[in-house]
Amino acid sequence: MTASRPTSPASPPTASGTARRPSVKDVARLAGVSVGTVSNVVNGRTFVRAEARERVEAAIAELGFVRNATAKALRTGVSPLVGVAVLDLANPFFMEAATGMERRLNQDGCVMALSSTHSDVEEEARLLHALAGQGVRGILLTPSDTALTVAHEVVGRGIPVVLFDSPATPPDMPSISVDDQKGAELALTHLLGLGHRRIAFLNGPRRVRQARDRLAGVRRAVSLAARRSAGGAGRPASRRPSPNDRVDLVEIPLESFTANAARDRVHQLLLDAGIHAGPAPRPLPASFPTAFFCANDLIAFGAMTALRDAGVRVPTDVSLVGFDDIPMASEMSVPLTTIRQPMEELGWAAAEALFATADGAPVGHRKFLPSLVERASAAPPPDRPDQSGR
Amino acid sequence: MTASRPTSPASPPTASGTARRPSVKDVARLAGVSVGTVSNVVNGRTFVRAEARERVEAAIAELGFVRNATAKALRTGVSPLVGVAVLDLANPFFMEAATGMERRLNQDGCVMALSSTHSDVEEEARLLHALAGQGVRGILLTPSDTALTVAHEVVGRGIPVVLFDSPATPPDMPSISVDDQKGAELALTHLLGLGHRRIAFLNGPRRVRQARDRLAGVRRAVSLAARRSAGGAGRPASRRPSPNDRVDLVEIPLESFTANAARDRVHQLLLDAGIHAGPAPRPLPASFPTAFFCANDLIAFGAMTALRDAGVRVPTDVSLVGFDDIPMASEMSVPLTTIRQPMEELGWAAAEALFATADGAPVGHRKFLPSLVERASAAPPPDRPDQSGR
DNA sequence: CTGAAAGCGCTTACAG
DNA sequence: CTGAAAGCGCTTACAG
Repeated sequence: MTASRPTSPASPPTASGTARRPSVKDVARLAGVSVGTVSNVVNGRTFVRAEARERVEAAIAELGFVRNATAKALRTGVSPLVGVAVLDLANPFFMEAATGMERRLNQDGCVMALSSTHSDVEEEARLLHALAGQGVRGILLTPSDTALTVAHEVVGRGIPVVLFDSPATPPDMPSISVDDQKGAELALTHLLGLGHRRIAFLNGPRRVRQARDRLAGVRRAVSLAARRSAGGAGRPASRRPSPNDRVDLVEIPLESFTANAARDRVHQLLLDAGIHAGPAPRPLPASFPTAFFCANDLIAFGAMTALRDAGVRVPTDVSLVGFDDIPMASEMSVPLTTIRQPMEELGWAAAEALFATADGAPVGHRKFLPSLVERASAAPPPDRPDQSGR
Repeated sequence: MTASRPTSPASPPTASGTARRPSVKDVARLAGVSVGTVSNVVNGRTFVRAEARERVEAAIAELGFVRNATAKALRTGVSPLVGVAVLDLANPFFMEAATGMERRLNQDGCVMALSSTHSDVEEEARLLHALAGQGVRGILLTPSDTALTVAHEVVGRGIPVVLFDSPATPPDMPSISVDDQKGAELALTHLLGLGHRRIAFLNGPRRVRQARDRLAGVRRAVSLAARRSAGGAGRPASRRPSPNDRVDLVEIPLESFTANAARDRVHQLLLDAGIHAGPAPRPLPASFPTAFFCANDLIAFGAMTALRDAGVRVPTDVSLVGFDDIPMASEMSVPLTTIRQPMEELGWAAAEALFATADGAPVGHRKFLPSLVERASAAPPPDRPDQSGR
């Protein structure tokens, strides 16, 4: 009365003609052991007798058995799936980061389910719910929503969420970010060190946090430089203020972090300075900035284009510094000096934080330091005022 | 003797302090119905009595019940997870395509698990095995391996695979590709129509299929044009061969489809033609190509950079046509005329093919037609030979 | 060291 | 129209 190979009335539909995938039961039968032993072998339990293990391994090989991850997930309550929700799949920054996340996730046998929120709060909510319904082991999220409402809800359901590219420090979610202020400070200090004193900051829109933080960094570098020169090695009181010490900084916020916005704006700037398009080099007025710090590489790209359209040489006439170090930065017509965000490392760290939190580590908030990468687009300023008299 | 709320000896570990996620059982109890009825409501079965349905819905709302997708997958044998394996996450082409895939997948309630093979056959194999072990509903694969060995194995296991950006036509896998030959033909026909007769084809390495196909298309357009002019409206036999009809085509294969490779090569070409770097426009020798067709947009970008570095104007002195229409194409210093691959549509179609195949539709191989998008980088050729005598 | 059994959370014929 | 029960493929105390 043993129901060997029972035809279950509730057996799930199988693709017609496709052989059913072998299960532990099949392996157990072939190896002449119980399913528990098969499971123990599959999970590398050391106490299995060598002889039994061998028979099981042979059976596994013969049947081509592969453990059903879904069943394992249901039984153990942990899924290998990790959801990753970024703002935009087409953005190099996120894709570099995703590469890092994937590497770390794979190391722990997890699989990355990458999707995009398109910077939309509604879409973010839908995606978060869908992922939670999937029973993912965790979610790596670049939030569009500063309120983090749905994210908190998900965490409340027991699914860890780590905030990526966000400086938020909620008590229940680790976060990974880079110090935008320090990055901007680095860029400006570099330009100042090169001798630039008339600098324009081509920023993104103020409503985005990165733009605000980078502006703060720019200002900080300028005031730091002023203080340093005021309190220099000589006798501070007697030191006559040199024209070289006064920094002329202007912020120019664009409507978006794009090449087009930057190109149009710089084109206009050039027109205002009396420089019209044309490839022949012509002298820039002394009042024109000798350097542009750009809030990201795309902006730098647009600026470079506009400058070159007008016959302005980079870096001979004007220096340029970007932010991000996307792959294109080194491929621009003049390789871009920029502030590097360690994108892959950031991604790796986010995945790391997920595992750590799941293991009960306290919720941490890591802030990475960006670094300067010097290429060809920034050089000492031209000696414009003296250029005719020399 | 009813074992109400049994403390299973084998209950899975739950995160400490976290409330267990409500299950159908909890909902059933609260609503005073059986779990089967809960399931029927959740699945929108129409035969459920209105009164029962309402009670169930109320209970679902009260408990915040979300169906466990893992259990559903185990029971029904179908997972909502669809694996997507592309060559490179940082490549705009794949990311645009992924956007299309995601949209179509989401429409059927599937979630995309995107990863990269880094164009490596070994990695592809590992990834395919991992995805299969996950019990994915299907896989969208851009193959690095022309043998398709692991892919066939996966299909043999009952997991449908669709080939993306591959013209292969195996009997067991649908494929989606774009007609590279036609695309190249389109580009060349455009250039020819504009009046260009001295054209350089900046190709990628011949070992990649796309490069070979695009070369074939370029050649086809040229021979078609020759035939057409030979057999024109007039008396073919009496027609004197006009210098305008002879097409001077040269293929220049690069080592990679990158901007850097293109820039270096074009820089060298310019040097060979006696043109040295410098922003001042100078006459190009008559032998210099009046147009470059580039095997992808990145190559066009590099070529544009090198040309502009030498003071060569685009399109006044030299025309440029690209291939792909990546987002950057329209942001270049002179917006690029290019051959558009319908990237999102391709991705959508791949997902579509997966569902169709799973529904038993015959394995199809769709080939998309690329299209010309005219922007600013291509114009009629300059009248170089006459330019001094005019 | 190993087998038998329970149970993860669902869905689905089947009986009523 | 609904309930009771089986079973998807695993893992894991428990008994031996």
